[in-house]
Amino acid sequence: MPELPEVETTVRAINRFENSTLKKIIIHNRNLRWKVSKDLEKSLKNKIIKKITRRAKYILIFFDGECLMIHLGMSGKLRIQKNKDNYFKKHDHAELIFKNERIIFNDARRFGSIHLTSNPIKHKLLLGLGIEPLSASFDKNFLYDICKNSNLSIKKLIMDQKKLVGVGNIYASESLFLAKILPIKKAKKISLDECDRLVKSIKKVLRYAIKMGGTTLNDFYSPDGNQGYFKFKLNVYGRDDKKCRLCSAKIKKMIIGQRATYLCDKCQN
DNA sequence: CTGAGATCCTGTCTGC
DNA sequence: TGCAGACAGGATCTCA
Repeated sequence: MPELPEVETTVRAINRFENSTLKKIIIHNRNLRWKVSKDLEKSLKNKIIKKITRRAKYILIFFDGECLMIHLGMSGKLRIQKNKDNYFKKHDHAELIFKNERIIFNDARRFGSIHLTSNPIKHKLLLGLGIEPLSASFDKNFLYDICKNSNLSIKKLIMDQKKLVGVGNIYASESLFLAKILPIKKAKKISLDECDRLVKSIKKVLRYAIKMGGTTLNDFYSPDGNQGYFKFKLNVYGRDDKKCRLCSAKIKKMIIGQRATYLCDKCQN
């Protein structure tokens, strides 16, 4: 679920809370991917949200001198709920409570995480992150540079968050299909021209997915309750044995690095 | 240094 | 219908 478009969709749905005062934060379960820090509740009580933004797949909620970092992991999501609607869902682990509404963090698999930091730029989880795919500096020359000495398959390379952030399993398959490149191709064999196509495809797929509100496969919902409609635009992901939308050949499924990978071996080479 | 594989956890789907 | 097993969007850690 949460790759860059889903995180971006989440951020856009909650950024109306900028300038709102967080009355309090309640943690119901501290056992997420990492233990949630004990002084989080105290530090953020009655503080005003200055800015809500995103770095890679991290949601950053800035207060004066503090920043709340949220990673959605595999199954995490936020939802906005009116305070008067006082219901609880299974796997609701944290609540950010405002005057009339609350933002709730729900994560069945608990691969997500919540951190408090004074400076996210220097946080160890953000320090080693790679380039933002939608930034202007992510271009064919940049991609070619990180490809030319790498023994990884091109699919593993574009999913490596230390090199390039935000691209997960779904958008990796989709971008490679659009760029007509086989996912198993060695990164070092990728030409400059292929890098050009791949950069353009990654940007196109991510932008389009953001426009559609992300991809809802099992249970991703935007905090405002909307589904992500990019699932109807998928060309290869989850479409094994179905017809390629371009050439009608059968879409294939293979495993690369223990992750399901989908491709059309007629269109991609 | 690089890269492969195991691992954290729960829910859902498939096949017997 | 029950149940075992496979599998799922991520990213870190260990080890070769």
